[in-house]
Order: sequence, then C-alpha cells, then structure tokens
Amino acid sequence: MGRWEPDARGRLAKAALDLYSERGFEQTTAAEIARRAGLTERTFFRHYADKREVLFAGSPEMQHLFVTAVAGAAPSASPMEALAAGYDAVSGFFADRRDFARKRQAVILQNAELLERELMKLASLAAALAGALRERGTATAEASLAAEAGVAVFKVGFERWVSPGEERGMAQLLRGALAELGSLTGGRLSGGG
Amino acid sequence: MGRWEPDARGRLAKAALDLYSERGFEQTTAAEIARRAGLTERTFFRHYADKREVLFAGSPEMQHLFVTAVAGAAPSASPMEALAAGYDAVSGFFADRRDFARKRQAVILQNAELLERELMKLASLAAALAGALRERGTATAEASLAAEAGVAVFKVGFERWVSPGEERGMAQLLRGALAELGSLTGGRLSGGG
DNA sequence: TGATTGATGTCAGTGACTGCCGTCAGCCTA
DNA sequence: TAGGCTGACGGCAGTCACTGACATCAATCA
Repeated sequence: MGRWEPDARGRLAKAALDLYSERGFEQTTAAEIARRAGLTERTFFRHYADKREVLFAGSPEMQHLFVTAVAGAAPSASPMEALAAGYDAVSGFFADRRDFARKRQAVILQNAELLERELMKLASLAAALAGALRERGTATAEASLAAEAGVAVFKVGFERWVSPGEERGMAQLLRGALAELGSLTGGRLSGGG
Repeated sequence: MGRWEPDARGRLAKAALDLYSERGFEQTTAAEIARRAGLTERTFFRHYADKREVLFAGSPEMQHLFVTAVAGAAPSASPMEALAAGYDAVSGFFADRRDFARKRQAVILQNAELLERELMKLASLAAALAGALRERGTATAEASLAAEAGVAVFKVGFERWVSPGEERGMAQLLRGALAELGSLTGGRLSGGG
C-alpha cells in the first residue's frame, strides 16, 4: 500500500460537498474539509485554487466532452444540430451523477459566491462552444449567438433535470428545451452554418 | 463645515478605480484605497461589501432605469421594442460617463474575480428585465429568453461603446447590435407580447 | 545503493472582512 | 441653554482564505 490513501482530490471534493450541505458554504472552513478527508488545509489548496472551485472539479471534463461533440458533428449539421450532438454527450457524462448533481446544485443556489463561479463556468463554456462552431465554419457573430442560446438551453434543461421529482433523462429534457427555443425563435436560429 | 469631507462613498469609488488601474486589483489593498480617500479600512467596508463591489456602485441605479423604462414602454410595444426603450434610458445614464466606463472596463477585463461579479450583475439585470416583461404580459419562457437576448445585445453594444477609438453614441450602437440580433434570428424574437 | 521525485506536512505570514466599542459634531427637545 | 440622541467614522482584536518556503519520506530510477 502507498504512503497515503488514494484519491486525495476526490476525497476532498466529497468532504467539501458533504460539509457544504450540512452547515452551508460560509460556515465551512477549508481546514474542516481537509480534516474530514484526512489531509491538511495546505493540501486542500494544492488541489483546488479556492474554496469554491472544489465544487466544479468536473467542469473541464464536461466542457471538453461538450466541445468535442460539437466539433465532431457532421459537417452538414447546422449550428443548433451540432449543439444538440453536444447535449447527447453531456447527458452521458451526467447520467450516473444525478444525486451528486442535485446535492451540488442545492448548495450552489444557496450562495452568491458559488453562483458567481457557476456563471463564470457557463461563460467559459459559451466561449468554447462559440470557438468550436467557428471552426466548423459558422460566422463569428452567429457562432457567439448560437453558443449563448445553446448554453441558455443547457441551463434550462439542467435545472429541470435536477429539479425534485423529475425522472426523465437529461437528453430528453435538453431536447425539449431546445425545441422550446426553436418555437420561440421560429426556428431561424438553426439556419446557416 | 461638516465634521468630515463630503461624499466619502464617492471618494472611495474614485480612489479604488485609480488604484486598480495603476497597480491592478490584486495588488491593491482595501487599506490603501481608504487611505487615498482620507478614510480607514473599516469605513471602506461600511460603504462596500467587498473589494469588488466598489466598481459596481452605479449598477443598481442603471438597472432601475433600465427596468423602469421597459416597464413604462407603450403597452402595444413588443418585448424587444420595450427592451429598446430600456436601451435609450441606459444610454442617457452612461452618456457622460464614457471615460469612467472605459477605465473601469479595462480593470474588470484584467481580473477573473471582477469578471465573475460582472456576470452576476448581468444575471441580476436579466432576471429583473424578465420580471418587467412578465408584468407587461409576456409569457414566462418568452420573457426570460427575450431578457437573456436583451442582455446579450446590451453586452455587445456596451463593449463596442467602450472600445478604443469608438465615437458613436451608446444608443446608436445598441440599436445596431439589436438589429444584428434581429437579422440573425429572422426577427421572430420580437413577436408576441 | 544513492539520488531523485512527488505528494504531503509544518510554519509563518498577508490581507479580506467582521464585531465591538469609543468618539464627537449636529440636531432635537425640554 | 443644558442634556440626550444619532450617524458617520476611527481603533482594535479576531477569524479565515490563501500563499511561499522548507521539511519529510515512500517509491522509483540510475
């Protein structure tokens, strides 16, 4: 056996979510998270840049899956069709994390600092998606707009997916939210590309 | 003469922007801002909840003007037309603050924490605008979508307005950005209401 | 076998932010 | 006109987020 227990990073993330749920984000210190994970405060800050980031550990992987799926969609696909391919990819990513996502979302919605960080992650996602769409040949302005709209749809679908009692799958909910956007905009957002 | 120099809050805001511009946000301490304003650190935190908030002192007033204009637009106006009335109102608000806005934007774009706070303010604005549209009778989903789109247009127009060398007025730039959105979406976003 | 590496611990900071209490000019009231 | 109240500020002590520097030691490699 190694010198230390394995997966320090994962233990920190679990301890943090548990403590944030139990007493709230502000009432939890980094030292407490570390202690529960069997580590020290200093080690916590080696794994996560700050107290908020520990709740967003999966964000880069999710964004990568999303962007890769958009970039890999059929060249003939419209921007919104390419984004829909991204929805399927992230739905797979989240599929076995629903309880975790619900618990995490409940914590985030209770704290302004965490909401700020979430908005920042979504802005980063929108920028990355716009880049992927541009690489596919979508014009800059349209790519940005489609990416913003795509993230708005993702937000709505995700919120429904984590809402209490909701049992439908994320892919289905995202498709539904996308369809709603389509009817609101008359489907014209999906042209071009 | 009063016991203290007048407008402590304004002096703090000016000192903060100047120092953030000179040395950067992270390299400036709250005590330094307070000292330059002829006050103490403790008083700084009485006027502003944190080091970031001092750059967003005008945000509530701007949001209020925006929302009030949207709420007060002609009942026959479509959601996007109501938002356009809001654009005119905020353009007046910003008209004599262009140098300030440029300096402030340059600071914000250099710092992730400040960007997060800006995203939060825009999210708050979008929520307030959606509320105003709903009060006008716009359906919930359409109100939220129109508000998001409206904020996106505001972001684009604002960025152009503060960009170096740009001399056109904010109202004109916002109208231009709104028109671009309209052509991208085929104008269907402006229906209903 | 000895050097290196990598994840961790330890310690001593800095600075953001808060609670509590003291100060004092301006104002209100009897 | 004396006395009390209030609002805006200063001073101080404390907590906690976060950082840099250095030590430790099992695993691994030359």
